[in-house]
Formats: sequence, C-alpha cells, structure tokens
Amino acid sequence: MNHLQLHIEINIELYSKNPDSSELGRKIISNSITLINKIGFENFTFKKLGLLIDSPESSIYRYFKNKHILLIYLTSWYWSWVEYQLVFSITNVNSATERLTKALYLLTKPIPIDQSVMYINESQLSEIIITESVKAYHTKNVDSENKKGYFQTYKKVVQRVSDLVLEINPFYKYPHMLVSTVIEGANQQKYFAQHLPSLTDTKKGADTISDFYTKMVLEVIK
Amino acid sequence: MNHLQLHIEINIELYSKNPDSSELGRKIISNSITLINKIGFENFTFKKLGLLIDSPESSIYRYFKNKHILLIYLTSWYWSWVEYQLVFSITNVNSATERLTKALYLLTKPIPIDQSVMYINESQLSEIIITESVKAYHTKNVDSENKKGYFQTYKKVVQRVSDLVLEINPFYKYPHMLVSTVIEGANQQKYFAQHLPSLTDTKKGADTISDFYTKMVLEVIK
DNA sequence: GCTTTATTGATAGTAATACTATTATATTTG
DNA sequence: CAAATATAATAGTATTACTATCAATAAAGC
Repeated sequence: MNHLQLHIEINIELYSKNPDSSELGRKIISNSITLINKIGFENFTFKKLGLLIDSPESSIYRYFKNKHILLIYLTSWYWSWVEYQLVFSITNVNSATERLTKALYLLTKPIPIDQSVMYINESQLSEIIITESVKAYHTKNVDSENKKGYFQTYKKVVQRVSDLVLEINPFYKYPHMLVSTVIEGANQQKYFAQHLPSLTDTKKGADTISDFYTKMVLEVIK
Repeated sequence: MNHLQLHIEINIELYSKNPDSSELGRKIISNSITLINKIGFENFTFKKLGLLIDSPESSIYRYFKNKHILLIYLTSWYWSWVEYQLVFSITNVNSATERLTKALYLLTKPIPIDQSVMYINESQLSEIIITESVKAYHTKNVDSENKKGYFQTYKKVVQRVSDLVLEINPFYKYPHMLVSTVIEGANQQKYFAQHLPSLTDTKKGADTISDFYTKMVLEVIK
C-alpha cells in the first residue's frame, strides 16, 4: 500500500472484484467514464465498453454486477474525492465563516479543466455527476441500496458541510436541507446553463453559480 | 368543446395521436401514471401497460413514439396544470409579496391527497414528477428536444414566478436561478424525505419544505 | 341502411439489451 | 514448476423496444 496515494474509500458491495486491483479494472473505470460522457448513460452498455477496451463484456461483468452499480461506484468515488478535498481545504482555516465559504466554493465552482487523479479524469467524472448522477438514486431500489450504504460518501459530504453551517449558527433549523439544496442546485444550474439556459441566469463557465449560492447560504443562516 | 373544461396545452409533437381524443388514449394516460408509479420508469414498458389495460402494445405505440416521449407528455401536462393553478391563485391578489408567497406555496406544498383532474390522478402524477421527471431532460437529446419546445410548459412556470420576483425587486440578478432552484429543490427534498432522510431535515408531509424555501426566497431577494 | 373510413386487436418478427455459462488460454504467485 | 487466478472467446437466453401486416369493429357520411 502506497502511503502517498490518496485514500478513496468505496463500499465493497459496489463491485464484484475491485477495479483498482488490476489493469483491466482500471481500464474499465477510465473508459466507462469517457464512454458514458460520450453516449449518455441510457445508451451505454457493457458490450460497447468491451468493444472500446477490446475485452469481452463477460470480463466487465466480473467487476460490476451491472451498469447501475457501476454508476453508483463512480458517484461514490467522486464524493469521496470531494470529501478529501474538502477536509484538505479547510484544515488550518481559523474562521468558521471562511471554512464554510471555502466548502461552498468547492461544491459550486465551475468544472475543472482536464485534471486527472490517478487513472480517473476528474473533469469527465464531474460531467457525469452533473448529467447522470440523479439516475443513481432515482430508482425503485433506493431504499434497499441506501440501507446497504451505497450513498454514504455523498451523505458524508452533506453532513460535513452541515456541521460547518451549525458552527456558525447552532440554532439553524435546516442545515441538511440547505446544503443538499446547494449541492444539487449547483449541479442542476450547470446543466441548465449548458442545455436549458432559460432556467438559469448564468453563462457557461462564469462564476455566477458560486456567487448565487454562497450569498444565499450566508444570508439564510445569519 | 366543453367551455367549462380547463385548457391544458401540450406540444402536438409529443404524441402521434392525441390521447385525449379517445377512450383508449385516456386509458393509456391514466394507467401509465399508475404503472410508472408502481414499478418505476426503468421497469415500465408498453408491453406491461398493454397487459394492464388489455390492449396490444402496438396500439399504445400509435399514441406515443416511445416511453420517453410519454414521460415528457406527462411532465408537460403537469406543468401546464400547475401554471393554470398559479394564474388562478394570484389573480386579484394586490400585494406583490403575497402573490409571490402564494406562488411559492403552490410549488413547495406537500403532495395533495388523491385529487383527480378529469381522468388524471394528480397525486400520482405529482409522485412521478418528484421521482421520475429529472429523467425527462437528462438525456443525450435534451438540446434537440428543447429546440422543439418539449419543455416549454415547465419553462413558462419558471418565467412566471421569476416575473413575480422581479416585481418585488427589479434589480435582483438571478431570478431564474432562484426559482428553478426552489422548484427542483422542493421536489428533491420531498424525495429525500421519503428515501434519503439524512439529506434533509423534514418529516414526510410536514410543511418544513414550504417554510424553508419561502423564507429563503424572501431573504435573498430583499 | 349501406359504404367508406378510421380505429383497434391479434399476431409475428427483428435487432439490441442485459445478462449467464462454459471452456480455453494466459498470467501470476507460492 | 505446479497451482491458482484472471482473462479471452464463444454461445446462449429472456426481455426490451420497436415495426409490419391484416383482420375485426366501430363511427361517419351519404
């Protein structure tokens, strides 16, 4: 185990065989991110992914039970990575308000341009979060999958930021509602900016989304 | 044409044959709402719907090109109905703030219990909006479908409420962002209350969601 | 009332999807 | 070097998402 590598923790039930443990597994992850982005989650199949990486689909099934679980794996990885950045960015920051502001910026900032963490393209994964992640938990199995802890990394991020809110105002009644509204809202607005611009007031890439949500939170909790 | 009937306007490209024009068409609509709610949009097929209403699937295809278009039809109907209620509820209200408050309540209030408009069960349709409607526009075809006007009834509602915001504060910079955040957020929170309660601070049915978003809007625009 | 037309039912068929299973061939590890 | 493990290659199945055809029936026009 390399102690310099960042530690991303993912529920072991999300994979049949750990994709991080083999070359093929890593190829599956990085190419599935590319392919889902390119053709959309509905059109994405393990067969097409197999063609792309030149492996039979049955090999992919050995890593993931199905594409739905793979999507949850990817979102899980993303939120774990966000949590890591969150903790990193607020350590040694003394002011509670500044800690919250930094957290909010991390959650609402524009999509980074072509950064990669290990074998995962962060920009492409961010696009998937914006476009496809709602499909991970809008299913008939949410309840059972939630019980199994499939959405824990996301919930942990919401909890951490809610705690930052409560540090500033311990009597605020709706910290989780506020934080999940901001996270989902920021992603939604990025999507609207790209595809349904009349539902937003932002141009692609501009920093209006961070501005809007940061002001909103600080207003509302004071 | 019955002049007492409320007028719901839907893009004619959303159906191949108007379901409102025949008994079978109306059966398709009301039963698809029930079935989507029961088994979820992913598991919903025209074949299963055909079995439920005792008609061959080919008959259903005569009304709708596919289940995705049917879902857009249903959401379109819903937002047209919301717009109707919105206009109705704010006419003859003199105070701008009261008009906005009434609009916000309409958009954030708990799901009505078993009301029906004509042959459409409003409560069931509301559940579909909460659970499935994001899937209507999170696809690879959003842009072309948006160009064809498939999401117009939703956009009209956002525009109307944004106008109410601007009536109170004509200099407010992000009216659409604010309103779409509230609408999507309120639905999201209702979903979280049912399935991912740690992401919210509300119990099922309670009025905390209206309270939260109304206060938020009024704070933010003042 | 009878014909034309539109609507629905019944049935069949196809390509793609979402898997599962089996066996052979590499590759790694003890 | 043997044994275990991982991958490739191939085949097969039930379901999905349609399209096509034709018969039966109901409605509309004359």
